[in-house]
Amino acid sequence: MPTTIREVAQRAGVGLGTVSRVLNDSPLVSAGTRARVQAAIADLDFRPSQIARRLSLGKTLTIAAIVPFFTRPAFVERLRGVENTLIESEYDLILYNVETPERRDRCFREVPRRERVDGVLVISLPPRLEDVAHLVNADVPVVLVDANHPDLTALNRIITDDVAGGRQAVEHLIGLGHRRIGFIGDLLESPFNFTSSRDRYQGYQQAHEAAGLPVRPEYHAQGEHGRLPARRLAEQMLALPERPTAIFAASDTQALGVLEAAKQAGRQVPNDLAVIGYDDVEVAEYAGLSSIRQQMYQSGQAGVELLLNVLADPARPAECRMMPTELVIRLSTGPPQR
Amino acid sequence: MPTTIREVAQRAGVGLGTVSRVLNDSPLVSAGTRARVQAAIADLDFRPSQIARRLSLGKTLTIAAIVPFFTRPAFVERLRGVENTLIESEYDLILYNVETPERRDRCFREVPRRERVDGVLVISLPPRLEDVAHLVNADVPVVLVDANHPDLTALNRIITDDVAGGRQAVEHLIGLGHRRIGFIGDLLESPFNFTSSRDRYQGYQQAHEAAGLPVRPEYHAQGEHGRLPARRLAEQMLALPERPTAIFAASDTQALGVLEAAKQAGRQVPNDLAVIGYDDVEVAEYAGLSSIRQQMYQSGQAGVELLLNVLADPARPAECRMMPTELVIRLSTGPPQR
DNA sequence: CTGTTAGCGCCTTCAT
DNA sequence: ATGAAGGCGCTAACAG
Repeated sequence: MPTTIREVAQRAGVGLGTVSRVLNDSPLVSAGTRARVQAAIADLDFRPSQIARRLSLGKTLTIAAIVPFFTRPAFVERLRGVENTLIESEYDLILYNVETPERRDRCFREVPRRERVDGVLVISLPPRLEDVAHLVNADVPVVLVDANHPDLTALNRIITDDVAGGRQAVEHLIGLGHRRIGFIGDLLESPFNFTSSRDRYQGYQQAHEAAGLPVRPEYHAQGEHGRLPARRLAEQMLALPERPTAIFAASDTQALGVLEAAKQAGRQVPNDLAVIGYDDVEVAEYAGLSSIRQQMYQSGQAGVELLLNVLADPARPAECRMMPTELVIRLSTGPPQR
Repeated sequence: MPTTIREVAQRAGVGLGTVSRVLNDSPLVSAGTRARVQAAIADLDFRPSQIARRLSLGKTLTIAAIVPFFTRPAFVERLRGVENTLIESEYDLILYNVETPERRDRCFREVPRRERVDGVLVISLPPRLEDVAHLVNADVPVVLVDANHPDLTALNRIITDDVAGGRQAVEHLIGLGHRRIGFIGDLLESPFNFTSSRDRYQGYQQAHEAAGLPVRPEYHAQGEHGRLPARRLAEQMLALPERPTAIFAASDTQALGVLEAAKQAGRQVPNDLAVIGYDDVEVAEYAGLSSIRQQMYQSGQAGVELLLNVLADPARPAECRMMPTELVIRLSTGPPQR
C-alpha cells in the first residue's frame, strides 16, 4: 500500500489540507508547520499519487507524441528534443509510433481526446485535409512539428521552410559556378504525404529560375528514401551524356548514396562532382558532407514550449513558428572543374 | 466538459453500475439493457475517463520504458518492438530517454514507483550493483531487456548471449580457415557499463581457445563506438607487420568502418580481408556484410510479454529468457587468400 | 440481473 | 494559517 496524504497529516499532526498545501507550494502555510509536514513526508518516503492528483485536477498531466520515428534519424532527433524538454515539466510523455497509414489514422482519431491526454504533438506527419477537422476540433490542443500544409492555418505548428532550404542549397551550388545541377529526392507520392522532398525540389526550381537556368527533367530523379536507392539514381544520372557537375540530395542519407555513386564512377568529390545534402545529421560531419542544417532538436523543443503555452492559455490564437535553416559548407562542395 | 458515466446512465434509464458493467464487458447484463446502454454511449460519444478508471482500479495502466534510445539503432529497434506490442494492450507507454549517467541514476531511482507506473522496462541499460537493490525492491515489477549481469538473478530479463554470438562469429571465420583474426570493439569501460562489446570479445577468446589459436593482444583494438573510430583502428591494425586476414567488429556500424579501412588500404573484401559485424542492422544487408543477427524487435516484444505476465501474476519467480543469435553470411566473409 | 453505496487519494473551497 | 468537507469519474461490493 502506498502511503497517503492522510497518514502524512496524522504523523505531522495537521489536517490533510495542510499537507496538500505544502505539496503544492502554497504560501498559506507557516514555516513551522511546513517543516513538520516535510519531515513527515521524508520519514514516510511519501510521494503523492499522480493518478489521484490528476483526477482531482481534471487533467491527465500527459502529452502524447505521434511520431513515425523509426524511419529516419531526423524524426528521432526531433523526438529527442521533445523528450528532453518535457522532462523538465510535470507532464509525462506517452508515445505513439506510426508505421502505417492505418495506424496514423487511428492515432489522429483516438489520441487527441481529453480523457486520455492534455495535448498532442504530431511530429513529421502531415495530416491530410480530412484529418485537419479532427485535429482542430479535438478537445485538446494539438501542435504539429515539422508538418505543414497551406490549409493548416488553424493549427499550431513549428515548421521549417524546406523551400527556402532547398533554394539555399542550390544557390550555394550556383554561386560556386555550377550550371548543371541534379536533384535526387524521395518519391513525390508517399502514403504519409511527406512534403519535405517536394518542397526542397521547389526551392531547387526557384533558385534555377532566379538565376535564369533551365530546369531539366533528366536532372530530377526520385526514388524510395534510403542510401542505396539514391545511389542507383545517382549512378544513372552520372551516366547521362551531359552529366551534372553537382547534385543536391533531399537528405543526407541520400547524399551518402550519391557520394558512393561518385566514388564508384571514379568521380572526385568535389572536383568532378559537388554534393550537398540536407538535415545535417551526425554522419554528415564525418563524411565531410555539405548540408542544410535544420534545427531538429530545437524544433521538438519549440513544439513542446508552444504546446505548454497553449495549455496555459487555451484561448491563444494558433501560431506558426518557422525554424531557420543554415548552410553548412564542408568538403563535398566546390567550384566545378573547368 | 467530458461526458460522464452518470449522464449515460440517465439517458439509458439505468443505474450507473450497469453502465460500468457494460463498459467492462461484464456478463451480468441482459442483452436488452446492454443494447440501450451502448446506444446511449454512442449517442453521447462517451469515452470513460482513464484517470478515474485508474484511480478506482488502483493501477496506472502505464508502463515506463527507460532507454538510451538515441545512441544506436539497435536500441531504437528494441523500443519499436516494445511499442508495437504494448499498443495491443490497455497499457500506455511512457518514455524516459537516458543520455547521461546522471539521468540514468535518476530514472532508476524515481521511475519504478507505484504512484507513477505499473511496471518498468529497462532497455539496453545494464544497472550497476548499487542499482540492483533499488530495482529488485522497487514496488513495481521491472524487466530488463538486453541487459545482463551475473548479479541480476533476482531480476526478470530478456538477454541475448553476446558471448555465444561472438564465438559464433569467430568460429565462422576460423572455419573458413582464418588464423589471424582481429577484433575491433567499444571501449571496455563506458559510463553506461555496456557489456555487449566485452562479451563478444569473450566469445572471440573462447573460439580461439577451443581452436587452439593464440589470442594476440595486437589484434584487439577498442575505441569509441562509431564508424569512424573503428575505421581508424582498422587502419592501424591493417598496417601491422603481420596483419590479420579477418576482422570481427563488435557492431555493424564499426564493421562499416572496417570495410572503409580495407578499401582505403587497397585490400579486397573478402579475399584480402574477411569482415564480420554484429547486430544485422538494416545497412548490413545493403553493404553485403556478414553479421550476427539479433532479434532486437522480438526482444522488445518478449520484454513486454514478460512484464505483462508478471503484472498478471506478481508472485511469479524471476525469469531470464535468452534470445537466440543467428549467423548471417553475406559477401564480406570468405576463406583467406593463400 | 440491476440500482445503490462506499471508497480510490488528492485538491479546493469554506469556515474558523 | 489551518481543519473539515465535498467532489473529481469510475469500479466493485452489497442489497435487492
